[in-house]
Amino acid sequence: MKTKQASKAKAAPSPGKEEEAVAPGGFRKGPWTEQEDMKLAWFVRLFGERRWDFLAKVSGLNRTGKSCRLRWVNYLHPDLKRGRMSPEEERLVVDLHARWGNRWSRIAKAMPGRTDNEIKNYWRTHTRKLHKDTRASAASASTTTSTSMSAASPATTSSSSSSTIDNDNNSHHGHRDQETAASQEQADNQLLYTAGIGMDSHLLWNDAIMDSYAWGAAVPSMIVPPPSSPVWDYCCSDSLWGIGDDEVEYKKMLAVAGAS
DNA sequence: AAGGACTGCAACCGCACATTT
DNA sequence: GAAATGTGCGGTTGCAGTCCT
Repeated sequence: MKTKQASKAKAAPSPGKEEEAVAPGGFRKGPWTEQEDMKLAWFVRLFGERRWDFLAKVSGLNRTGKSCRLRWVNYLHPDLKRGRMSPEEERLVVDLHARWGNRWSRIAKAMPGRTDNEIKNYWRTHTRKLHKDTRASAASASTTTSTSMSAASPATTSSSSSSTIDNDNNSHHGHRDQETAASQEQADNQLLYTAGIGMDSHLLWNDAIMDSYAWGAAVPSMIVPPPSSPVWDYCCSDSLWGIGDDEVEYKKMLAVAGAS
């Protein structure tokens, strides 16, 4: 159908219309700018994907750690695939959802390059479409009978969609039950490795980065993996890793961070 | 051409669990 | 062991782009 790649500009609003939504704590809210993305990417490379509050503070981004983490995980992470899901992926989502319910993070782990948010969004539209279709067909099938039938709630008229949607409730917070952890994890990992990708493969190069240079040292661009997000395209093409004046500023921040 | 409806996605929120102090 | 802090998750919302009338 229609591709929304162009709409990604939402993440980086044009300078003129960039609004300053500020949360009670003084933190910025709303869409991220390209500048913020670059800053965040830089500091994540520096400090790794942890201590998000600290990272948010040190980076000078007027964002919560939570917000930074979300932005990184859902948009900036270099391992992310972008674009529409392939039919295979769509099938996999359906399969895994049938198996695990709304455990989006778990499903995401089985689908390298896709985030829980992405899958969740996909599923939502998927079920919404399904809902609509079944409602439409139910309505057309019952036009000769009563209109009250077609007015019934979709959850009660659609067996397939209701089952999936009911799953939403059944699985509420199910990830916290630690379930049959060991065997399940094993099965999950099997899935991952048959896909040829380890669960935390992205950590490997991240650790490599952290090992390969000390705090405040220049970032060796040769160890930066091929990025997939727009900001990485930008970073590698020119400015971020040869950041010039900004680099001085960042080093200053690092010095402050190191001192504190 | 205009504007309302629809769609897809980024981002926020609240909660619970994990880890650190 | 308790409190504080950090992290991760699922649910939800709001907005921009596209489609349709």
